[in-house]
Amino acid sequence: MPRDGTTTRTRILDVAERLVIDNGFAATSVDEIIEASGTSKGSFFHHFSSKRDLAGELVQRYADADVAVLRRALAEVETVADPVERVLAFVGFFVDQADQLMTEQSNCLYVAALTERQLVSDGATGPVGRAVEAWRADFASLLDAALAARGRTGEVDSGALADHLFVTFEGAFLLCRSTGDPSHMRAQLTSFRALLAALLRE
Amino acid sequence: MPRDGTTTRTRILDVAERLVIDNGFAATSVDEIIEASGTSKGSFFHHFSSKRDLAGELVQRYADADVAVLRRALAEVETVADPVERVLAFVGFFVDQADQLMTEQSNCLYVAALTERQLVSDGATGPVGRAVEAWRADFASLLDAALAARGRTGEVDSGALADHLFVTFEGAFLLCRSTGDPSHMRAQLTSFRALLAALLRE
DNA sequence: CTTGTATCAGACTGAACGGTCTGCTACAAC
DNA sequence: GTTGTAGCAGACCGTTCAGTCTGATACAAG
Repeated sequence: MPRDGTTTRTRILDVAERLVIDNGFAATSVDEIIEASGTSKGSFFHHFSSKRDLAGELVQRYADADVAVLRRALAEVETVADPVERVLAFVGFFVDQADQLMTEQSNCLYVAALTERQLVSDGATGPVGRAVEAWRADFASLLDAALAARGRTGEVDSGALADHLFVTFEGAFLLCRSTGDPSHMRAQLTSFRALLAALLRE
Repeated sequence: MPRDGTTTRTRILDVAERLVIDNGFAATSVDEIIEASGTSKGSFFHHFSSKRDLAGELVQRYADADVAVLRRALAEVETVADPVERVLAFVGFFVDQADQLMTEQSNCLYVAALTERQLVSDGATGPVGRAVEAWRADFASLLDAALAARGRTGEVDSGALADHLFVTFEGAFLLCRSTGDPSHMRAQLTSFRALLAALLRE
């Protein structure tokens, strides 16, 4: 049975995730992943049928972790009574974690997955799309509750506004890369919260 | 002298831009570019010393065009008297062009340039960074004027708020890709304008 | 102890890639 | 007309890559 099976497998996934996030998918060779994870060709292709297969699992795992963060944030703000403040606390949750996030990863795997579409397994944008929809659905209902509490239901497109959190994350990743300054992540999330505060409190 | 020189060169650049935007830089082979532009290896390497060289010129040209759009937008809203309305008209300029933009390109070249860093010529993120700074500088001064007109100078980080337009563009490109729906570009720019309106008019 | 199987190692292969080289073609200068 | 050169064509080359294959190793079951 497993000598070191699951460990090797996850080590490959971890190393590959880091490399793909840093350099892109096509620019990351299997040999590179093997060397960085201290394993071999035989081991790699024992665990993954192809490079595309690895990419698919990578995206799936990343999207799952992403949705898990969403759930954690929702649980965190559940206790905030006022719906408007709950929305702001929800975004604030990510503001607080922004700096740590940027020390852990220099970019989002989604960016590579969406840019190098044909390189990841065919339906690999599927998990991304589903994650986006999960964020939209949950955040939009927070926003709807806040708008309803102020008697302003229907005044704004809560779906688009909810998507704007994803947009802020992805855009901020690219902004950080273009300037080399990871502090932009926190700054952009803070701006978004300030904008939301103005909209919901006006 | 030139038989068809400048035409062939720009045709290669045009075709390469489209392919790189669609599929990424590493996934676009020189052979592919040659075939799609109806030219040959000899011609390609006569005009560009390497694939990286092409990438560098591609990014430079794209960034120049990007800054040109900024200048056009600024000129367009110059006549708007009220500083707050001028800011909203500035963003509105892009809202109006969003749908057309998405028919012309399915993504932003910046995304590929920033993701596949090592593949484009060494300083290729330079032009991107300079373009970002140009947008920030010009848009931030519009924002500062609007804040000053309402006697609220210093209340918000106008630099970060200005960067948020870039963030919205790039994030919306990825959102469109993840859902396959190009209408998100317009929706996100519209949301950003609505948020700015709430902030500046409150 | 033997057998079966999951795991891993690494030499090898065929294809694709970026880039080179030789030479052709059209035009300009004289 | 001759010569020089920018522009272009495409065969060719060395390397790198994803993926295969043969076999070793360790452990579980009987």
